[in-house]
Amino acid sequence: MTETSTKPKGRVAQRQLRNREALVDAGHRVMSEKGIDAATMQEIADLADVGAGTVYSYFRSKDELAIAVIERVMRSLALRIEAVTDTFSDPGQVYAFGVRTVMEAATGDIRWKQLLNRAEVIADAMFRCMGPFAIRDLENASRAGRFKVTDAALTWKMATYSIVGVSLAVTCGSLPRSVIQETVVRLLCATGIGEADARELAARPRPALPKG
Amino acid sequence: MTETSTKPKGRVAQRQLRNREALVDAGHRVMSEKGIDAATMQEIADLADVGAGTVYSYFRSKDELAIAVIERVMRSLALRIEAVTDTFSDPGQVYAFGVRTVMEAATGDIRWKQLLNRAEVIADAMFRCMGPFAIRDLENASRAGRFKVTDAALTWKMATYSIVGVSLAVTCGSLPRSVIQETVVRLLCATGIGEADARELAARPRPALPKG
DNA sequence: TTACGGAATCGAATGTCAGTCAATCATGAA
DNA sequence: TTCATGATTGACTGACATTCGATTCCGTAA
Repeated sequence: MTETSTKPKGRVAQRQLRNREALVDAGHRVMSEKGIDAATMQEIADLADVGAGTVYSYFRSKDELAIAVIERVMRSLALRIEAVTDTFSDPGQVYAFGVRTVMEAATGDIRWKQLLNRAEVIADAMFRCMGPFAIRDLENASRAGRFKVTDAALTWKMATYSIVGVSLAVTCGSLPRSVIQETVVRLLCATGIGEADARELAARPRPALPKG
Repeated sequence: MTETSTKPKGRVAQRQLRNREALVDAGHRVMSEKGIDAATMQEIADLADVGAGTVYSYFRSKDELAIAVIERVMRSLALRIEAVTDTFSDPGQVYAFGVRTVMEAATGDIRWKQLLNRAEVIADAMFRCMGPFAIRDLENASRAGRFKVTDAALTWKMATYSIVGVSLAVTCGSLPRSVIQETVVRLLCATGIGEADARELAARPRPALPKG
């Protein structure tokens, strides 16, 4: 600590930012490695280089930390999706792309696998973090006459749980990854678009996601 | 123990049946009272009038006991539904009635409320226990040209998670009970029937369920 | 009826954690 | 430099799920 440079903001505030960041980071690493339940607060605190008790001045409970971890994953994915879809013209396609991409991420990235138990936690985080986009898309597409949705929030809530359930089954190996296609079709059907249109929409080629 | 009457079957086998039954019973009572996590094996064992260690000669873990409890609830509900719907002629209506009834039960009976956390457990039990009926109905309705389902198991899996998610939100008070109607409509849309037909099907009057 | 081997049961003991708290330490204002 | 504030620490507590050696109970055979 001989050559600490004076920072524009207070030292405490800086450290708190670092600590919260480090904790979410460590939580993410440990929880996606061994699962939320098997992760211990001790290991997370150690990895974040923080006392075991300190965690509780940032997060009220282990569950709250888990939620923070998951929300970060969701928010980051939502932004990456948004970056691609804001060039789309068909609002229905925006929703289709979003849904599809979330499923690919959830089933493709090993780090999601362990998070996927605790379905309510994941689904709720997905609802909150991606909801603003998804609900907006559902409403846009409905206004455009493409979808027939009366309660976009409800439709999105149902979609999140379905996505989590199917993803869980896929990562467990009880369903093949190929069901993703049909899952998207079903989610589109649920928007009130016809089955044929849903199938067409789900089959469209889609651009790659920017890396994250 | 002076006047034990000799039973037709071995004493041990009889007691084992009683014990398993008593444990699932006690588990049901305690878990639906305070929630699966807050229920302690000690309390359940006490209520079943059995040593704490004995539980583990019937169920490998607390989770396995919880699953047994939930499966019993599901199976019983499935049978009660089946008793009503086998008089229906429209196969689509059978599915609609089933879905609707499960939601009413899940959101209406206080004893479900606490079970509803652990969404994966509930949804999986629902998938297994009611799946044989639901999948059959989906396939019947598809064969009749009413629904357009290619993978009935997948459609049912998605439905179970949606049902659990919405029910959870309703029992938490974050959604009004009135969303049940629209949820049924969406689940019917997901079968590939059109939106208008879905709405009509969901709006039909339905007979009462036999008590359980 | 009595004796015996093994299965079923018991419940105290174990180990693991999440979460607490009294003692320290660092920060920044005066 | 001094000191009050509040952030941090890590040993500790309490709660449980699960285990395991001791004990009881059954069914059988003499």
